[in-house]
Amino acid sequence: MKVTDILFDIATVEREIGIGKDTLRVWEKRYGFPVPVRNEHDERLYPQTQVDQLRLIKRLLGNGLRPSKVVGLGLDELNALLISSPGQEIEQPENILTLIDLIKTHQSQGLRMKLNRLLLKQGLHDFLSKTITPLNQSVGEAWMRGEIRIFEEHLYSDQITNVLRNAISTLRDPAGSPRVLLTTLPGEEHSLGVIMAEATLSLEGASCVNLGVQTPIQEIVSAVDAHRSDIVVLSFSAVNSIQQIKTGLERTRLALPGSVGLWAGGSGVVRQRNSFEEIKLMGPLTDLIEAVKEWRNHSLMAGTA
Amino acid sequence: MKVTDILFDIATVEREIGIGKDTLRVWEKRYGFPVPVRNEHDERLYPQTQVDQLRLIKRLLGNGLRPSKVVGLGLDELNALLISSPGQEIEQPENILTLIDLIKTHQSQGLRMKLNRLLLKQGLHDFLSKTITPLNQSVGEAWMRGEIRIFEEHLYSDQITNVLRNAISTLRDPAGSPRVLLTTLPGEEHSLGVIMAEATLSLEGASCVNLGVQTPIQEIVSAVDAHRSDIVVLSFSAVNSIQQIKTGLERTRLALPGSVGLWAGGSGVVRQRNSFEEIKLMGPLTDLIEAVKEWRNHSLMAGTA
DNA sequence: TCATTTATTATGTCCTAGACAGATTTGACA
DNA sequence: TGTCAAATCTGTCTAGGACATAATAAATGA
Repeated sequence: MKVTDILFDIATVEREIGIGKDTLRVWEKRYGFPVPVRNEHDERLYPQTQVDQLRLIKRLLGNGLRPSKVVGLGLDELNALLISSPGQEIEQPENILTLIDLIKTHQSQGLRMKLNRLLLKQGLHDFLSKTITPLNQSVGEAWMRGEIRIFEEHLYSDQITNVLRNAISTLRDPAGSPRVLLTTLPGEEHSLGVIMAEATLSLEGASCVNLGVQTPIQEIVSAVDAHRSDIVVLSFSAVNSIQQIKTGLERTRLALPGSVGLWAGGSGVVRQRNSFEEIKLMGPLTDLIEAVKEWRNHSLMAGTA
Repeated sequence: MKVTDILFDIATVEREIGIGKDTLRVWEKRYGFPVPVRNEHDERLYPQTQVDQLRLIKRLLGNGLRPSKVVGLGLDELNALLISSPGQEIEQPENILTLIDLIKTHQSQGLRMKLNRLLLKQGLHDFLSKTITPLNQSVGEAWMRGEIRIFEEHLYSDQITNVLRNAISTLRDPAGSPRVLLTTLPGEEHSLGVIMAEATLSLEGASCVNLGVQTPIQEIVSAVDAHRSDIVVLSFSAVNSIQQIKTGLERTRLALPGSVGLWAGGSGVVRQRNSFEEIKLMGPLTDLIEAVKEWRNHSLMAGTA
């Protein structure tokens, strides 16, 4: 019997794990899991073990598995699935493996040094495409597999942010063009995608304004107006549902003036099947560079016309 | 009749405004507002106007007003309340007013230059206590009054973060003591408090690890273990309810080893009435310095004993 | 008259139970 | 084997009700 058999109320579980209250309740009815104890007032209290299971389940679902297959399983079975599930391991170059190792052993100091060294060696563009992008992917996969914990991911993200912010600050050009506004919609709290885009665009000579994460659509519109932005860039990680991303993009397009371009990138966007009228979906970061060139051509023609 | 009479579903309103679905529904029943239209399947669709009203209501509530007083009012009445509500204006020195003006006119470039200049002029410690802290407060109040928009706050927060990160990076000392781990709990997404604490502690010679925001308690425990941290510092803004902060702190204290110190700071903590066993509540940043000195005395005694 | 305790109201969040849309999978057919 | 329709799965919405806790009003005592 553990002394610290902490109990979590449903709101806390929703916040800590990221599974909605409605979903938690309906799982209980449908799959018979989780089965929280109840307090004197019949409110659900989830024991630590079940919360742990939910954490693993969340990951497996993000991995593509169906709830009916995983929502009742025990910790051991979940762990077994987790290590076996993600398709084939991609062969990573030495560099990436070293970085991953630094993350896993919590050598944040060493991690930053190594990153900075790579940045100077490869140049910003190659650093982003050949180091950061594959590193992100590897970290994401390792996280799925449970090899990297959330706090390690936080730390890693913090280090990259530091390095990139530093680089960007030397590139800043308020008179550059196009004028780009970068952020994420509410619900998307990953800022790495935004910063990587900012770095890429700054390198191309664009004038970037980074609003950070979770900007309500209404505010994006105001900011575009204030900064006379030509383009809005939104970043979506894989966390949000395809549906959420879709309606978010549509709503943003609708709210923005037609003259303002809307570009969307990030791993969440790659999964979108349908394309959108008047919204540019980006795969790799190099798409951004292409898009900027295209925009310049376009604006040049419009200017001379 | 507007062409863009956009309709928002209840989930979007919850995400964009930050008022829960349950609350929205119960307001509708109790106060007769908001009264969304319904789609073919009887689901609530909130018109733009009502969403705007909800945004203002949210602010007024954070300002201390009661729902029964504000939840039915029209846009004009809400706006009138907003400009009149916050208590007395504090006389701010020239410096702060200039900075506020830079924020309001979106001169992010100028803002950063001014901040950097002040940092060098005042030194990090005075910069934090005499510039950033009052600036934060002024921005918060101006936001309450509706004079500063969310995107302007994002931008401002981004600039300060840049300046402070830069300063911290020159201070970093992996061998310093105490070893401090900084972050926020899930639900708290404001990172400024964490960075300010990190700057203060780094200046005092502590070895800081910043996990960013929204780290689940379980992960904090793992991180403490991995980094052999002596102290965990949590930051709370005024956004979260007093109750949430309280249970969050209690739970964290319970999950951490007794030998690890738990310090809490930020404007959310100042409002806490009760104090906690074994949790240090911080008011101004200087409390941190005191706490570090105290910790060092204590650990010195323990070491020689 | 002011401070402290107690009762009352206000308010957010939880509960159950049911319904349905949209995504995914299965099955039939070419 | 590929395509389309039917069946199933699954998240999120609905309604109405209950209750704990915060905030306010009232009552008590110094």
